[in-house]
Amino acid sequence: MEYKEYKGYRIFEKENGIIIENVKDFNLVHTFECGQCFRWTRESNGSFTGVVRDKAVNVLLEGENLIIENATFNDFIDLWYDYFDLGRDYSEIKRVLSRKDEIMRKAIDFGYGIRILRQDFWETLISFIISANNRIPMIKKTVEQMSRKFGKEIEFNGKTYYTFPSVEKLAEECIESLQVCGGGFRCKYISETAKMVRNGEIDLSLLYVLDRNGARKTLEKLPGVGPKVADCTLLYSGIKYDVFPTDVWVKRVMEELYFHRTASLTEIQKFASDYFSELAGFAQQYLFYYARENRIGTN
DNA sequence: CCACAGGACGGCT
DNA sequence: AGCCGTCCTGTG
Repeated sequence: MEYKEYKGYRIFEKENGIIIENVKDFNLVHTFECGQCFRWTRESNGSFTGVVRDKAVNVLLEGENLIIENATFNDFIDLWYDYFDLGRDYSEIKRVLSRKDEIMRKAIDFGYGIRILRQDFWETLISFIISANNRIPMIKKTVEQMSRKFGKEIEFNGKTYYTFPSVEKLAEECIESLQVCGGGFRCKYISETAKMVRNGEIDLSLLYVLDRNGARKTLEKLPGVGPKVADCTLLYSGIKYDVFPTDVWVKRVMEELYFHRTASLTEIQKFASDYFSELAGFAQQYLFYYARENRIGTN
């Protein structure tokens, strides 16, 4: 059968989709339900449907074959290769982290198929501003409603989907108009952040130049962006991998399993930086998924 | 009806 | 610098 190649992957083009062979270290549930993204929904056959940039797609994993419906070989090069972080050797990351301790071994054993998605910066930023003091089902709902109201309509498999709204669109909307999406007190942050980004009041190119702490401080200039939101945005849009986003679950798992006592956020940050160093972001992801799914530290 | 779950922010020390 | 009350919404 005819196939094309890109960076070591064989890609088969089929009717309205592509198949990528030999995708290792990947599990759709682990990846889509580990708290890093909000726009993928699980279908009854185990596949996931979601909107990325201006495309709605369905993704299915059959063994090591990744099947993307509504994608072409060019889309793979432009988007999907980076989005699914397919250039990274997660086996090696897991090997290194597993050598650290028994806790990491357990967490990795539990979430072995997590890949950190390289998501759109703007969507990630706004999604995690919405995530502040909020729960995942509510975050999903708000992001969905904002897309429906302010995004562009797109079609896939006879259904209508909506792209995530642009900077300009969110900047021109009044707070009252944003409020109907269920963002609550976060809507004024969304509005002000959108205006600051639109007006170029923040130099986003700095994020790629500065180190972790510098990038974090830069993002924290935006309203609604504190340490946790900044770290999540940097990690899930693939800008920095040595951050360690510390929410209540990560705090709980660190206190319960590493510190065996209460620990401050700064203390946890320092530990993660020293102990996991450049792999902190990956360690955090395995720990978060392990802690939340198993409700570690809640009793 | 109330208690609770979630981070950022601003005022206080 | 660290502590704490407040912000909004849905669920048990």
